[in-house]
Amino acid sequence: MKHKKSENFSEWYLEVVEEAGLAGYAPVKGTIYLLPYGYEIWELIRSHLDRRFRETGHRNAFLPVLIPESLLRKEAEHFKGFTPEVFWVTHSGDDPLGERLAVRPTSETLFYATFGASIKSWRELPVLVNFWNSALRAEIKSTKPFIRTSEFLWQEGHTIHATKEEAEQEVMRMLNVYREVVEEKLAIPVLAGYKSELEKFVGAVYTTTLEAVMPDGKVLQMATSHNLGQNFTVPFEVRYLGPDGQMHYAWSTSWGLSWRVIGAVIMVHGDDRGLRLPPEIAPIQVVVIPIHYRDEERAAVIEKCREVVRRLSEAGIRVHLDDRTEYTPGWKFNEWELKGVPLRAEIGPKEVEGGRVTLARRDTLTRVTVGDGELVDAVRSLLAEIQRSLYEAAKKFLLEHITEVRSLEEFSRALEEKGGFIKASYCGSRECEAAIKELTGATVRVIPFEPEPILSKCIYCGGEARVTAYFGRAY
RNA sequence: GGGGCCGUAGUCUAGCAUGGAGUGGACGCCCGGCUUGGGCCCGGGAGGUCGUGGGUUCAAAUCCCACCGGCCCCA
Repeated sequence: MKHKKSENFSEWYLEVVEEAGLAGYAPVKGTIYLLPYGYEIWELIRSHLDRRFRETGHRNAFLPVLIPESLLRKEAEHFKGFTPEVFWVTHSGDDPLGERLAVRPTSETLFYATFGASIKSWRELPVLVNFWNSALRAEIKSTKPFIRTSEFLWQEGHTIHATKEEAEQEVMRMLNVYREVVEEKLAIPVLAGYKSELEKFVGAVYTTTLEAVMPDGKVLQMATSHNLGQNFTVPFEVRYLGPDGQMHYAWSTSWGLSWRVIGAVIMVHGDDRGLRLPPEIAPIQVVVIPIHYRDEERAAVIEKCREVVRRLSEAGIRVHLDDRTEYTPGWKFNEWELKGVPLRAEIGPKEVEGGRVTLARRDTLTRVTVGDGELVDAVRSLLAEIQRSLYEAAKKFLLEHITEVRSLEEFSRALEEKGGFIKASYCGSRECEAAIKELTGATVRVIPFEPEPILSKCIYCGGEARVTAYFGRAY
């Protein structure tokens, strides 16, 4: 690693992405390709989410990537919001198309035109579906791998319900699923709440969000869950015949989480040696490094390494033996630390003779020695401890980066000096929110679900404050 | 939205001001040897549309224009 996290955060981030073997730039502006190691992290995140999606009654399905313009136009606000960043397909071969086709920026419209269109009866509700796919939104300026790319991997959940109440419960249920995965698996603590009118999803009645603070003081949206009310079901005529014999418009939600969270993991947990992966999403949880000076030691060392791999593997731990002979152990230590592997097992003549294994923690860079008999238990508890300590450190950082202010001056100073979340009260108007953004670059990130006490008059207009919100400069 | 910087071997970089033969360094890669408990060492070797296109010129990596791509700062 050439760059230090504390000195040049942006360069450091790009270096980790590249050197840890996660991703690289693809030829088209703002697009990246994922290497297997990076993709495996995504697959682990995906499996954690999939399990919870299934537990909450959702099933995975597929939608195509092309959306006719007329369909995208059906919900006016939605179209207006997305059209500046839509990629359009205008030709098939050399022939111009009669109607241009949008490369999906999100799939709401297609979903209602397909899954929604067939609904006849209240007995078919709710429809609970999730799509793992990629979406495209043209990013003209300031792209960053994972954090902001023109094409990104994500999942988008779409649901249709008979009643408003059911839809509202769904929105919260899925936000909680995200919260569980982000905090417990990615080890990133978040603030949860509503988006402001200005920041909500275009076409939503309201948006709920999870927001995290990054080490450079910027804040990052981790996942969102939207209550779409009847904003889509009315223009798309998603109606059902109820038990009362009447036709009713249905209610709907959508929710999504993208590979941007991988960017957050890199930023939040990484250090000057590279990546530090929470064990729950580490493709390799334990890497085994054989060490031997003389040829006659080699066989016994390798044999013990294989035995360790076998035992850990049988215990369900993701383990890898690095038996490459072209690199020295020291070289390998650096390599796997860069790649963020949580635990390293060092096995040499000393370990063979003493009937033990040396384990090195990636998070604290400390070593412990455990007897062969306690290996599996020790690895299990160390992995759990690493998972916990990464979360605790991030939690501490989050709490230290929430600043309560009572005036615009304090607001600007806190933002400048510390960054993170600035907790402030304002009148709740779009005008003041936009003015604060214009003046400071900070936007409303979260309005807590449980309203918090009003701290002052509106920090911008001085009028009666109605909302206490968490502001921040966002990625 | 506004401004700035950059693109030379797989990677980083010197060369560009003041045009003159792809001229140099580091890492990586390949071969041989020596090594292995924190990025070992020695010897040899391969690797180039100088981002793309156009212009100026006897001559362009170098000057000019456009485009593509990357980075940073401000709002």
